[in-house]
Amino acid sequence: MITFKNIQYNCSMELTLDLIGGKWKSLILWHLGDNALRFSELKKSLPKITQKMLTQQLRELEASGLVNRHIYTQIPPKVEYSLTPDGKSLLPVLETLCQWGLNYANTMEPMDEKNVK
Amino acid sequence: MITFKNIQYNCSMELTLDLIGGKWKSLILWHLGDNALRFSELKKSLPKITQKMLTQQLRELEASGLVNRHIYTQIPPKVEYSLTPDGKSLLPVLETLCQWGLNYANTMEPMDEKNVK
DNA sequence: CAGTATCCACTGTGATACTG
DNA sequence: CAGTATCACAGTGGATACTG
Repeated sequence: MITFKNIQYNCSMELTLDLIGGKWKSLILWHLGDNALRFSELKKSLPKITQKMLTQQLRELEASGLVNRHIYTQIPPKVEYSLTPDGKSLLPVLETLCQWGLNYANTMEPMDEKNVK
Repeated sequence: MITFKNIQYNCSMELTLDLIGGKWKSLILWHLGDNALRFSELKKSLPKITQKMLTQQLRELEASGLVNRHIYTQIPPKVEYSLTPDGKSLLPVLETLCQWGLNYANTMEPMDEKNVK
């Protein structure tokens, strides 16, 4: 049993899922990777997310200390998002996860050479 | 771009999330670990899941080939769930993920010795 | 450009009751 | 014991309009 921010978790997996679970968070972290991206660039790399969801998820990741938000005070506005050290520490795991999925898909439904990018 | 089961994914992370994303799947896989568990045992280890959700998620994991369902034909019924080799191949990644969450929580909110289990 | 606000529709999740 | 069926609700998603 673990307590974090006054929430009780039965195992650390639950805690982890609260941080990076859900439909978008890990995807956002993954796409940020080592670069800083503007809101619009991030939006473009996640074609199916809505503006509302992207904003909301970024705020939550920021609150968890996994993402930095850097505002350039200019007109038109420019905001860049990047991973904090804590966020970056997650990249290797996400990489492995990604690789696992790719492997899995290939085992189940081997792709022709020509379809592989 | 990846195509799997006629669904198009922009990156393999999306594919992975379709397989093990959502509120319960990775938690179920994690709790199964190396053992075979009966439905009721699994339910007990995931106190907050409803029977409906557990059944539903297990069916989906089974369809993905990550979980085996073994039925003992007897009365009262006994059904055991276990990880397939593909499912087991995910365990090391889940372990790392778990560890990451634990580490994160400890950095943010160091626990007293006495509270650590 | 990078948001916020509002309204509405849809789906996932949950509570409860029932069954072979 | 291991489910299925039904109903209700919250979170998510989409469209649109507006703003510093």
